[in-house]
Amino acid sequence: MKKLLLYGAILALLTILLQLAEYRFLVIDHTVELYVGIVALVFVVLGVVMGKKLTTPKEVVVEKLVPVTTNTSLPFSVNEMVLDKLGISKREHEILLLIAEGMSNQEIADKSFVSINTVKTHVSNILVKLDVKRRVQAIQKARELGIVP
Amino acid sequence: MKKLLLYGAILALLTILLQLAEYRFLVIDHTVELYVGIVALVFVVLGVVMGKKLTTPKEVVVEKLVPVTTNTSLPFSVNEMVLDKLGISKREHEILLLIAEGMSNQEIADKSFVSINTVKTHVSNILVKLDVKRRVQAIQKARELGIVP
DNA sequence: TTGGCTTTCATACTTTCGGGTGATTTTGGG
DNA sequence: CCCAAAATCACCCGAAAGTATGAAAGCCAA
Repeated sequence: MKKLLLYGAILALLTILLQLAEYRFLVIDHTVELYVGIVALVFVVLGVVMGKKLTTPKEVVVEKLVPVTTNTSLPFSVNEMVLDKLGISKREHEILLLIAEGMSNQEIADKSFVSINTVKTHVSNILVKLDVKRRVQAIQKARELGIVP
Repeated sequence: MKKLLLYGAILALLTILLQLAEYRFLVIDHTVELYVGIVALVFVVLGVVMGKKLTTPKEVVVEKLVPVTTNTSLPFSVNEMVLDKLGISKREHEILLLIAEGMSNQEIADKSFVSINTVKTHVSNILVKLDVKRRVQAIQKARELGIVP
């Protein structure tokens, strides 16, 4: 709010300058129109500056959406029946869970301490056993079957 | 930029009014100081208004976390709020739904009667807007945000 | 021990995805 | 009417994903 005072002071100062300048302008026989025009110009500029400084928020808040997992609906227990009916091994199931986490093959490889080739093999087998073509579909089906959260 | 012209017009108009008013004020024997003061006041106000309207606030982005309550399962109605907060268009949302169905870009293209390139463009934009790297993650996040079933 | 299963890894190849750029057209709102 | 946003499409390139095939090592039960 100091700025408000500052601008008030500037206004006052300008007003004084106006009065001083006034006689000058008048005595050297300038037209009043010109004088008024100059005053108008100066003050419109001042107004712009004041308006900008005093009314422009320094921070524009950009809200960022962050999902809060409220409903972790039910603890989730794996349907073992489905797993061995489909012939999905433990390791494959582990990797299936990681796939469902949205991980890439490389990331899964790193996390599981195996090569990416191994992951690919597992993924391929999973796709076959779930009878789907892509990993996205694998997630869908696995969720329906209750073998991933 | 029409507004610029508008304000120019207003300025011109005020100038004309000034000239008309000038004689009035003078003849009825008001002091020049008062007259000038009024002019200054009017123009400073005008300046403030112009400044406000014409200047775009510089964006200092401060992210604010907004929790999105997700109610998994049950009726599912799209959270429109989230959609336009993220700037996701109708078309993009349609394609997002198809992605969530486990479809490939080619399949989406066929179903939507557009080229695969178009689909790719949309998908890329979706990934950016959802702030994720892969389509699988896009599905995850979209589900959490309540914009896909 | 042998045969079956899982897990691991590799190499090579094809397809799909995703990034980047740029261009054109459509459309909706002021 | 005009403009900005949205939608459309193309091309290139590299990365990721998926297919196919083969093979080695470990485990476990018959």
